[in-house]
Parts: sequence; structure tokens; C-alpha cells
Amino acid sequence: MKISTKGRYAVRLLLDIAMNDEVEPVRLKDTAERQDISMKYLEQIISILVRAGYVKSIRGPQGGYRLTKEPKDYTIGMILRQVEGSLAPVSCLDDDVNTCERQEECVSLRIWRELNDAINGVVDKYTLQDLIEWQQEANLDYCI
Amino acid sequence: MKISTKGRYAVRLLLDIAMNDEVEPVRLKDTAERQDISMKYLEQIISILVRAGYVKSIRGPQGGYRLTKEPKDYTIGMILRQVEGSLAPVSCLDDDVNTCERQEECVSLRIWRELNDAINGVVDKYTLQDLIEWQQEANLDYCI
DNA sequence: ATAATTCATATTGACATACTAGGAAAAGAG
DNA sequence: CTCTTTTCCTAGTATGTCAATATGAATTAT
Repeated sequence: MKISTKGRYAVRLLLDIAMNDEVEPVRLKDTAERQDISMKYLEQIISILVRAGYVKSIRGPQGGYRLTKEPKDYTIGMILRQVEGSLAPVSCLDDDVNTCERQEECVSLRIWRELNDAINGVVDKYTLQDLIEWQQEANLDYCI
Repeated sequence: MKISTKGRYAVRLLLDIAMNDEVEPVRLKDTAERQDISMKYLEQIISILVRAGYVKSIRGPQGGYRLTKEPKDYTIGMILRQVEGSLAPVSCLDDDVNTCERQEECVSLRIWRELNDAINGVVDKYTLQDLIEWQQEANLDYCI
């Protein structure tokens, strides 16, 4: 029941881009340093996000990445689902893969469904904007 | 973010024992047939539950397994955590393994914490007794 | 032309998952 | 005491996933 590093890194990656895109787009190399994550790994993760239309890339020198939307428009759930695939706790709940023959008689399914809703409820309640604000608060605290 | 077969089977196993322990203890062979799960795999799972004191075993002919408590005293969360280990969505939240140096400055942690609470909230809300009742209702529906 | 960047694909090692296999130990029935 | 039925214990195995690394091509500002 763990969220993979890929999912967590994706959140940190987008947060880093959101918070560091001032004049120039954000280079992966810098994010890698700031976040202490291998750049090569970040490349793989961001390619998913580019394909999903969550960030746009600018190639060549002075290139980098930019968000395509406002931070408030990225829920954490969107990000996680994009890079992790479904967050459903059992595959019976994945729309496309409901191969379980016991669906009808399965009483556990009721709990898994509720669990699924609870999970999505939390991760879809917060957005990158929330993380940005928390981070800014934390930085303030740190300075004082 | 998936619950493993081991966890799900453990729930079905205990439910099967709860619902079939009439006169004699429940033999794994029968559970395996009823639930369509390999008996060898069930052996491994039940050994965890025996060690945890959730079931007691009776060896030899006419042997089998019995619950040690009332069905209402097993939450689904207890069962899952016992066979799966922690259900925490990030290992930072596992008490013993909080090796993450970013703990202090990590704003995502707030979300993971809330997610953890949501997950445990659901799985600890329901017990084997609930499953038994739902199963009995389902069986009634089926007959009518 | 050069250098800095993204893009694409392949490979790797470690670990976990989901089993299967073989046999030992206990205990009731005869 | 033996046979059979059950649990108990340990090891093995095939497959897949995770978490990266590695290599190099494509693009583009300077």
C-alpha cells in the first residue's frame, strides 16, 4: 500500500517547477540538485507529465519546463494517478480490469470501494497551490 | 497502492472460518475449496494469523482452525496490518523506519498523514462481524 | 559550430509477490 | 502401534515491479 518514489517525486518535481519558474523555465538539472533526485530518473518522470500535458518543455540552451496550468489546477491525486496509474486498493476497482468473477458475491468489495473513495477524497482535496503555501509558511518559520 | 492477495486472502480466510465453524474446527482444505485459493498458500497465511494469536489450530484428524475471539473483535485493519505489515502510504510514517532527512521541511508529509488516517479510518471501522452480516444478507437475496 | 538542454530507449540489480514443493510433526481412529 | 489426516516448517521459483543507470539522439540558443 505504498506510494512509489515515482509518484512522490512527481509531486516534488511539479512543486519545484511551480516555485522556481520566475523568468526562465526550470531546468531539470537544477531541480535534480535542489531536490536531490537523480536527473536521469526525473527525465523519465517528467516525460510522463509532458505527455499528459501537465508541463510543456522548451528544448535547447535556456530551455526547461513550465507548468501548463495554474498550481491550483493540479490536485495531488491527478499527479499521482498520472504517474502511478490507478490508486485503487484492489484491481477489481480499476474500470478496465474487472476480471474478478466474485464481484457479485464479494462482500469485501464494499470496504475496498469505501477505502478507494477515502483515498481519492484526500489526494483530490489538495492542490499544488496548497503545497506552495505550506512551503512558503515553512520557509518563513525557518527564517524567524 | 494495492492491497496484496495475501491481505485479501487473509480476510476471506478468517471470514470463511468464522462462518463455517459449527461443530468441528475448519479445515484449510475445505476453505481452500470454498474460496478457490491454493491450500499451500493459505497455509502460509494462516501461520501468520496463528502466530498473531488470531486463530488457534487443532492438529491431526478432525483438526482445523478456530477463531480465538468474537468476529466483532477483528477489524479489517488488524487483519491487513498483520499479514501485510503497515498500511502507511509512505514509509516516513512507519514508526520504526523514519529515516527521511526531509521530514521537517517536507510539506507533502501533511497530505500523507491525512491519507494514512483516512485509510486506517476505513479499514478499522469494519469488523469480521460486518462482513458476516453482509454475506448473510447477500445469501438471502440470492435465495429469494 | 558548440554547448546545453530535452527526448527516447534499453539495461540492470534488488526486491517483492504469489505461489509451489517436499517433507516433518502431531494426534485421533482402528 | 500403525495409518491417516491434519497442521507446521522451510526452501525454492517464476514473474514482475521498483528505482534507478546508461547511452546516445534530437533540438536549439548563442
